Amino acid sequence: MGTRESKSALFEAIAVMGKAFASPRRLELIDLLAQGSRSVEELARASAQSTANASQHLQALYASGIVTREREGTRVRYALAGDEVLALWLGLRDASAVRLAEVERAAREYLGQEVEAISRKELIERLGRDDVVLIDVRPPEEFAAGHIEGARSIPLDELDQRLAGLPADSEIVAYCRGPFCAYAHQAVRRMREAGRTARRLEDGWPEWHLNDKPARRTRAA
Amino acid sequence: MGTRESKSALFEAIAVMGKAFASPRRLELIDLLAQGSRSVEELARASAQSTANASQHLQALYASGIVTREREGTRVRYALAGDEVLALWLGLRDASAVRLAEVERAAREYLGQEVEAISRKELIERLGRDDVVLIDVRPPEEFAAGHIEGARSIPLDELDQRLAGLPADSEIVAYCRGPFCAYAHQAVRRMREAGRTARRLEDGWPEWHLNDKPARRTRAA
DNA sequence: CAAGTTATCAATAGTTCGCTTGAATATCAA
DNA sequence: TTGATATTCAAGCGAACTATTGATAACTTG
Repeated sequence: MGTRESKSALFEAIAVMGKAFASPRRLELIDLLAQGSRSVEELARASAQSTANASQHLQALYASGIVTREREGTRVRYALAGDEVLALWLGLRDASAVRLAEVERAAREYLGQEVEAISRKELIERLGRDDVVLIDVRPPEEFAAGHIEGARSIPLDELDQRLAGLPADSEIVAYCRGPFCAYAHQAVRRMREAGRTARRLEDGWPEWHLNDKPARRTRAA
Repeated sequence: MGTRESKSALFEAIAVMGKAFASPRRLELIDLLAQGSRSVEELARASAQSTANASQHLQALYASGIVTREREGTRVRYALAGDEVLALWLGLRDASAVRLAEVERAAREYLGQEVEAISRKELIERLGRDDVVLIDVRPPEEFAAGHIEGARSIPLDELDQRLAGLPADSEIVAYCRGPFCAYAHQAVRRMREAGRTARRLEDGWPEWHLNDKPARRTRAA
C-alpha cells in the first residue's frame, strides 16, 4: 500500500547518493580517490583540509555508497566503490563543464595557458609504433596505484632533473589526473621551454582506466 | 595566481551541478523530464507538489545547468539540457541501486511482485520478425513526446478496455518510464490475469532513446 | 482593457549542513 | 603498559536549504 509513499521513499533513497556530490570538499576527495585508494590523513593533506573534516566527509561518502573503506592497522584506507561511481563522477565533471560556463572559466583559469593535446586514439597508435615517450607526472603513490601501460613515472617535482634522461629526438606525452589537472599542462610547458617536443594526453589515468574495460556497462552512465 | 583558490573555485563550480541531485523532489522532476519536456504546472501535478515549489526547484535545476526552459505563451516549458544530463541521472539511479540496499528495497516495495522482463536485444530481434506486440503504457503526452518505433500507445488506464483489440496469439511486451516505473509491471500483471502472454521490457523509453544514439559519448558517463 | 491562467517572487520558519575545536578510541610498537 | 599515531566522536554555531503561504508579474483571450 501507500504507492505515493513508497515512490517518494525511492527518490529519497536515491537522493542519499546524490547528496554526496553536493559539496566541493567531497568532490575533491572523490577526485583524489579516482587516482587510487588512500588513507584519511593522505586525503586530508592532499585536499588541504583538517583530518577531522576529511574524516567526516569520508564517512558521509561511505554512507552514501560512494566509497568503501578498510582498516589497515592504525589507518583506514578509503577507495571508490566501483567503476559506476567513477563514471558518475567523470560524467558530472564533464557535464558541468559543458553546461556551466563558470566551470569552464574556472578550469581555464586554473590550468593556465592551454597546451596542445593528443587524443587517446592517436596515443595508442604511436605507442604501438614506439614513436613516443609517455610520462606520468603525478605523485609516485598515484603511479604506483595504477598507470597507463608503458608509461614512466616522472613526478612533476623531478621533471627538471630527469628531463635529460629522456630521448631528445622523440616526442614526449605527459598525462596526469585528468583534463582538469594542471600537472600535465605544467609539464608540457616546461618541456617546451626546454626545447622539447611535447604534448599532453587529453585525458588522465581514471578515464584511461575506465575506457579500457573489456565489457562496458549494460545500462547508462 | 592563487592556484589553491582557483582549484577550489573549480570544485565549487562543479558542485553547483552536483547539488541539483541532492533533493528527492528535484530527482522526481528530473525523472519526469527524462520522458519529455513539460510545463511547470504539469510537472507539479505529476509529482504531487505545489506549483510554487516545483517552480523553485525547476529554477534551481535551471541554475545548475540540468534543464533548459522556454516560454510558450502563458506557460514555461522545461526540458533536460542534453543527453549527458540524462545519462548522469540514469547513472546515478543505477549506481544507487547497486550500492545502496535501501534503494533496492524501496524499489522492490514500490514495484510490487516482480514480473518477467525481456532484454532490449531480444526485443529488437523479435520486433524484426514481427513476432511480438509492443505497447507503451505511459500517459499519452509522454508517448507523443517520444516512443520506441513500432510501439502502440495504450495508457495503463485504458488497458482493460483496449486489451481485446490486441492479437490474442502474440506475446505482448509493455514498457514505460524505466526499470523503476510501476506502470509496465502493473500492465503485465493485469494482462497475465487476463490470460495473455506478456512481459515487460527491462528498460524504459529514456534508456532506449539514449542507447539508440549513433555516436556515443567520447568520454565517460 | 478586464478576466483568467500560469509562473515567479518574497518572507518565514523549521531543518539540515559544514566547519571548528577538543576529547575519546583504536592500533601498533617498544 | 606506555607512548605515539591515525581516526572518529561530540558539541556548537552560523550558513544554506526546503516547503509553505500569499502576493505579484506575464501573457492570452474575450
